[in-house]
Amino acid sequence: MTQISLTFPDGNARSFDAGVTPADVAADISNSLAKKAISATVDGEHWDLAWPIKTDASIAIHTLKDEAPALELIRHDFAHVMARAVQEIWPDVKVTIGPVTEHGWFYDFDRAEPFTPEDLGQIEAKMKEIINARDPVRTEVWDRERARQFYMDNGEPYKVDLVDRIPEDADIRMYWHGGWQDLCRGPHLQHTGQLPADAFKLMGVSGSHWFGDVTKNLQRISGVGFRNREELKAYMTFLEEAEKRDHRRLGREMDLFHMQEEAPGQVFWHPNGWTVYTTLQDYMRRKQRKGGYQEVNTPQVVDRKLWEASGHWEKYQHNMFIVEVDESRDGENDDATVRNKEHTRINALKPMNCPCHVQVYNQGLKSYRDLPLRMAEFGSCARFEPSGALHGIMRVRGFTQDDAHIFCTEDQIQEECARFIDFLEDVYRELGFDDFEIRFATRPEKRVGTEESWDHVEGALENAIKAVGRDYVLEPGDGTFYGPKLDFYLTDAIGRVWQCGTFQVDPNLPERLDANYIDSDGDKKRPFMLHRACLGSFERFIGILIEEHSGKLPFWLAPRQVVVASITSEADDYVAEVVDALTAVGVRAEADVRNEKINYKVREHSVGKVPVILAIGGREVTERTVSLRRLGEKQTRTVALDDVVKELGDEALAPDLR
RNA sequence: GCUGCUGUAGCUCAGAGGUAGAGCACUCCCUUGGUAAGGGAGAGGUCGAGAGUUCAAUUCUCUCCAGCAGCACCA
Repeated sequence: MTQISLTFPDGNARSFDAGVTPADVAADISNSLAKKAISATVDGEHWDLAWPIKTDASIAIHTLKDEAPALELIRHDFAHVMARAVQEIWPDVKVTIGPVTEHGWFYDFDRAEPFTPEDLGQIEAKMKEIINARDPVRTEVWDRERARQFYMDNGEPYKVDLVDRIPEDADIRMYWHGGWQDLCRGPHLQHTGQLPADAFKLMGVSGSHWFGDVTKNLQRISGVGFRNREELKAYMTFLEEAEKRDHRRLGREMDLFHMQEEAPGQVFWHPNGWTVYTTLQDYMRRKQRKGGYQEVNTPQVVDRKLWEASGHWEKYQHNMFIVEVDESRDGENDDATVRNKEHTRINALKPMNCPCHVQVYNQGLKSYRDLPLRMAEFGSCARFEPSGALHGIMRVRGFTQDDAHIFCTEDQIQEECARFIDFLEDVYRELGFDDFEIRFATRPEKRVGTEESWDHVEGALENAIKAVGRDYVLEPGDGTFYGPKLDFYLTDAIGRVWQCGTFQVDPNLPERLDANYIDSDGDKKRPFMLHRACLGSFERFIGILIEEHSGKLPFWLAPRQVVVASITSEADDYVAEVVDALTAVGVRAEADVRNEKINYKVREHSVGKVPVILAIGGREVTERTVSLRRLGEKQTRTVALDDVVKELGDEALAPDLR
């Protein structure tokens, strides 16, 4: 028998017969390890305890203590056990796929009747039965045709499709526990009893589609699963906390904005929310000015001709708000819904700013000396987003981008890209986001332009990201048909990621809209256009900002910064004086001289997320001080009026002005 | 847009085939109280919209609208 050498994490190596399994190795080390073992990592690959090892390798045996592999395995097998439970209860249900997710798993089923909440309870109970049965898991590698035939015979069309989707060189691994079978590459636990029956919960049913095919509706049951009950409990607590941070809830509680049926996907900003919005906008305007951008403003209602010329009409007309105007209308008696076709002009609310910016660029001749030309707009756009896509103020139909387009030469792209990443990093940091993800989307299959040009432009972006020393995720084939892009992602309260910033290279639109410049050699040339947004849209970014801070916005952004609260009515005059002094240095301060106890006022303004409460009673009046209390802190501080005005005045400055 | 669920007072929710309730918030009165809810009284609803079944619909059925979760989409 051939011997192989296995190296353990501590560096020691031992020799075993070739074909030894990690289960054998664990048993060889100790009885208790053999019992506790759940999987192994062999040469960096997550390995089933039952799979043979045939060559020299490094090995680490995992138990439940090893969080990452343990959770991976548990969730994976929960998915299988759930699918089995479903098929045992409803044998006519077709199974599809059931991957592991961030906190659990889901499994998609094809079943004519909808699953109900009561069904979920029944499934959970059945899952516990299966776990208690401690059915051993068995896997076999099968020949592709045999597996295909097997699923044909068993009436599992989705599995047949899956077999066909498995790459040529990959093994087809069949998996059983009890009498139940699935197709799965593994690895797996050794028996169903290794699953913690008290550490999972089915979270709900939703719809899904088979590999993006909208004609095939499936039902997705998702669950969360952990190593033990405590971890599950901690997760449920996290969910409750996250719900309190939801921007839709805080938007109401803090009186920031509302939305209503008559304007789905559009925001009614209240005074508090609009203060946040305009404060952020003022900040961005200063940053952009310093960054070498010129600000412009362009029309909302634009004739379809421009969208046809830009190419957007063809591709996106169904997602545009169309405004038809009968220009022959002349009298007050005309019914606005009746149109004289001949004289009707079809416009679209602008869904994006770029074509308009090219119109501004195209006014007058441009020289190579004008490039790079950075044109910014807080551009209000409208897109008829599918109803199911709307989500609070994060995904809306009316929004304002902090948009800009940089007209430049191909050679300037890298420098402009690096500049932009610096700009964005600086802004995100000042707004409290050190943590964001960059995704680099490269040339798709269907594209325009030469390979040399793609090589050059992709290279420019890649060099620019590398220059700032940040990690990025490569998304091959996800670029637009005309150029590669970088997208910048932030995370909301429950971990959903949202695209905020973006940077796209576009040689196409200048071509379509005939933008050009006179080069140093006197020839007319075509500029590149770089589309970029830093926050993305004010709506989405403010949504993220609210969730990130749980509503406790940094002082300079907080809509209500200071409440000056009287303790007795004798303090009222002095309260007014304090409010005036703070207002004079740019602090948003308000008086609360209502006939209420200080406890009541402190509670109310704390709930309202006001960062600073200044309480004023008889003592403060005589001493000309204030009693300062910060949100989230229990202790108070007595500060002289002049000092508090200075302190809060400084704090009210935006980070770029300090 | 698709699948499923939801829609009752400003908010969170209860309710039943015979035209509505609680807590908080709101208004007024009493209370001038020292850092997260003092006490009392009052006002407030076309039960998302429309149609149907019924003697009778907020309740049952259908259609539409909006919201929620996921999918699909996201220039």
